[in-house]
Amino acid sequence: MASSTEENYLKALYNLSNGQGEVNISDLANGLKVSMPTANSMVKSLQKSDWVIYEKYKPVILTPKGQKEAALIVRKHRLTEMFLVKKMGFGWEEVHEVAEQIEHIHSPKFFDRMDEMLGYPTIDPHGSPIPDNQGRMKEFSYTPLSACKPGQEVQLTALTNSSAEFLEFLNSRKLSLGVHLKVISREAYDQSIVVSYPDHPIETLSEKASERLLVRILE
Amino acid sequence: MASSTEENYLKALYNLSNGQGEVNISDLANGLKVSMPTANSMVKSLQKSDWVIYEKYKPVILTPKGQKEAALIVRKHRLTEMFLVKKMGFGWEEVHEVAEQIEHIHSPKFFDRMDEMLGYPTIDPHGSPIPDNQGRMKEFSYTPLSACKPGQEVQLTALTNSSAEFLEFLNSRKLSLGVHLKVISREAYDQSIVVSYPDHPIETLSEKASERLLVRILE
DNA sequence: CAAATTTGTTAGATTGTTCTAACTTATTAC
DNA sequence: GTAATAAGTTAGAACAATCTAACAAATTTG
Repeated sequence: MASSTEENYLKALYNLSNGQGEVNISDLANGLKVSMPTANSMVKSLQKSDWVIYEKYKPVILTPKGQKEAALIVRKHRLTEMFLVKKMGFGWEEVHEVAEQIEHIHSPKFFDRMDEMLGYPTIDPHGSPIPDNQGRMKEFSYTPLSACKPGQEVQLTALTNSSAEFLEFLNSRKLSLGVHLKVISREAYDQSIVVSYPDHPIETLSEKASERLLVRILE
Repeated sequence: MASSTEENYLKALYNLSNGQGEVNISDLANGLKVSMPTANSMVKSLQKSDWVIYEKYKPVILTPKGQKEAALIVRKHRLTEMFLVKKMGFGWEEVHEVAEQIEHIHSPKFFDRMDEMLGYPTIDPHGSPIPDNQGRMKEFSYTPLSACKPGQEVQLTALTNSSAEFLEFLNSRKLSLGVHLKVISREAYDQSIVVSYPDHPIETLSEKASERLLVRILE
């Protein structure tokens, strides 16, 4: 069984995996806020337990076993976030830290009951998909708001970044998942986007913000 | 801030404290399933952080700071047990292990919300008192069923032992907190006690079991 | 392509938590 | 009240997870 530390490494590798599923030691070290030698030695030990494939000077790759393990930790994290928001009255900007701790709890029943009480959700409070209990996850292909054209009507569906600061920014603009937005215009000089939505006839969103808002385009 | 390991030592010291509030190293080691040298060295380090008073060859004593810290961990444990039983459909025999893990979560809001959702309970699913958020705990003085006399009517109120095996034994006899029992007789030769309660006109309980059942005597 | 930069590795130390073996102090029993 | 037993301590080692300093490989850049 993986220690909490090992679980954190697996999760980081899972989240940092690109198309090839490869992760650099420096990105891993960075993501976990540890030194490169620390990441390096941990990767060697993960390899011994068959969680990753690793060769000197090559990027790290999760094995199928490692991928599944990581997905199940992500599952526990996202179920927990949903539970905290839907059942315990937390704001979506408050759940990350607690979920980082609760994801390491070993109790299938605890998470199965959350799942059941939530009606088997497929996304977390930030729109990220929740892997199923086999570690499989549906990939969604959403469009960043930054890529939308004036005149388009879209629905806010997910976020690419869920930092507390960004979530509080969205709160202050009354932007939550599900909101219908109409793209009014886009400023050519700074790529900011002007949108309109219920109770907010005109709202300007910076390029930085609009890149992080994922939308589904309506007819 | 205490590590999870330190929190476990504080909790063990709290639970093992007798009237004098003193705990032997060997009892501590035993309770935590570690060797005596391990317990010894940990106690020395707890002393450095002012959680305990300790002198060579003397029993360990929690400082007021240590007592409060320990009580707050016990609070988190017992609130969690109550939450799992009342809100998440766990049986009272299933909650201990999970609560042992969740008690180390650092999130005042998480436990405050449990408390609120439960209506500020004062006892856990096994009848043990829940310390308040200042670490204060009401002491109840219940009578063990083993000390009751034939003819007495009592109400099952708490347990001195909450092992899964004992709880499953109680489940099999349909004995739960709140049940009204009438003491029918007591066998002189083995101190077993015969009781009667709804749907169980005659049930014999061994001395071992009846010592662990705490009751409130009804008029 | 050679120099500069970035990335990755090794060596060695540190901290926390644990152990066993050997020894000492305290307690119990005759 | 000494001898046997129990309880407690010290010393020394091990493992996990971390660090810094120094060095090596790979990549980027002029």
